[in-house]
Amino acid sequence: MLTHNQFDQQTIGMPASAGETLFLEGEPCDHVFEIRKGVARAVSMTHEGDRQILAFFFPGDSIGLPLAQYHRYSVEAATDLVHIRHSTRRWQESLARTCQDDTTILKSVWREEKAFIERGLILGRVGALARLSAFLIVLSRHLPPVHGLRALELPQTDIASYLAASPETICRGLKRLREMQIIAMPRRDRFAIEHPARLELLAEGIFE
Amino acid sequence: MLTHNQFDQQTIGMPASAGETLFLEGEPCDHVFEIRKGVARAVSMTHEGDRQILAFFFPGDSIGLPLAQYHRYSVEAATDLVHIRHSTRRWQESLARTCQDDTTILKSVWREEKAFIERGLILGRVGALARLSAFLIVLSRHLPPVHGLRALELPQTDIASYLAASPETICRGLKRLREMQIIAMPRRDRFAIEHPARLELLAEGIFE
DNA sequence: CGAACGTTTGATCACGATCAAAATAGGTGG
DNA sequence: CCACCTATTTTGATCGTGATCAAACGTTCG
Repeated sequence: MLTHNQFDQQTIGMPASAGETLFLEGEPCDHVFEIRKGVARAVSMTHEGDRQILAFFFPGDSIGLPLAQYHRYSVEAATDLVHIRHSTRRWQESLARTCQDDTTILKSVWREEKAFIERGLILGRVGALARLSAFLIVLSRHLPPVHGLRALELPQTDIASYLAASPETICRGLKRLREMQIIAMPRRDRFAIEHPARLELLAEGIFE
Repeated sequence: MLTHNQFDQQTIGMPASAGETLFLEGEPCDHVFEIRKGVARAVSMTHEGDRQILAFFFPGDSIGLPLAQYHRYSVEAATDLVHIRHSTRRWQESLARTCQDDTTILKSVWREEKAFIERGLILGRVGALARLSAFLIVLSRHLPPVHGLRALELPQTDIASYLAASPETICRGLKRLREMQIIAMPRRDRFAIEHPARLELLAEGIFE
């Protein structure tokens, strides 16, 4: 939400275009990446080459926290984005300086952790429509509306990978939600939640 | 793995019996819980009363880290267990003291985070048998073998909740793995991985 | 011993993966 | 600006898997 914390140097945000890799699983954690604009995705590959999207990160989130020596997942730009790199050393100094009274840094740790928990919670739901609904609710909390519409810049293939569903299922699910008048999608990459209450119900697996 | 770190006071571990609650979602984070023996589970309830197990925690893991002001999930004993409570204040002091040179504390943060990521990774797999296989592999890394056997003290209902599957499916999956000679279960609550390589393949969704 | 819970097995059926193909959008160069 | 190419989305059809219901079996309690 807020991008103003003690990391906030007058650094110019670095741009990255969709698909670009910010860092790779296994690389040393020498930078913390703070998202300023756009969406990033954490991905993990199994040995067999299967790709899974573990989490999405939004403006204000910090990724690649030096909790271990090496990054445990890769991060790529899911959309065009702007980010800032902080050196790990500075991050740890901040941590030492502030963690006694101020909990800002710990919050950024929490935000990262929450992103992963959130996926588990969503994947735990039964029914593809319930998962998709839950995802849209989470998305809407991260993406501020412009003119009542929210940007849905993520390709449906990414959503599918995140939700452990096939792209076809995502497409059909969105169609269904439109037909039910629960969401509106005037353009492919814009959506609005018309009926939040019913969306919540669907996310709980209740069709009425 | 190691239970010896700077938290290691000469405290006597506190016992808790299966099903007991260590702390509840929403309570203030005034203690960090370190598991010494047994297995704990993090659970989350939706408003509708649906229960999901978000993660299991094993000896050496610390839970309830004060990353936010209030606990974001509840923790219960999944089996009988022994744990130690550390006051949050002490934990934060340790953090401040050690995080510049030593990374022990950050590792405990990482372990908690990893537990949640792990569930996402497992749930992302296609096929109930793949998820179950992946889960058993993870379990085997946490539970040391005694006489070649590992304790499977978790009720299958818990495994089902963790894997977002029905108890029947878990039961059938275990049966199938036994029939394939991939695992052995001489008793209901003991198992051994007879054929690790094939289990890995199954976890990848490969049936040969 | 009986009650309560967890596990096992069977049968049915809806959901979602998969394959295949058309339609739409996006991007590039002529 | 249009033609072309590629990637993404959409739609249709089939089929296997796993949820669900129901009931028997085993275990662990009081």
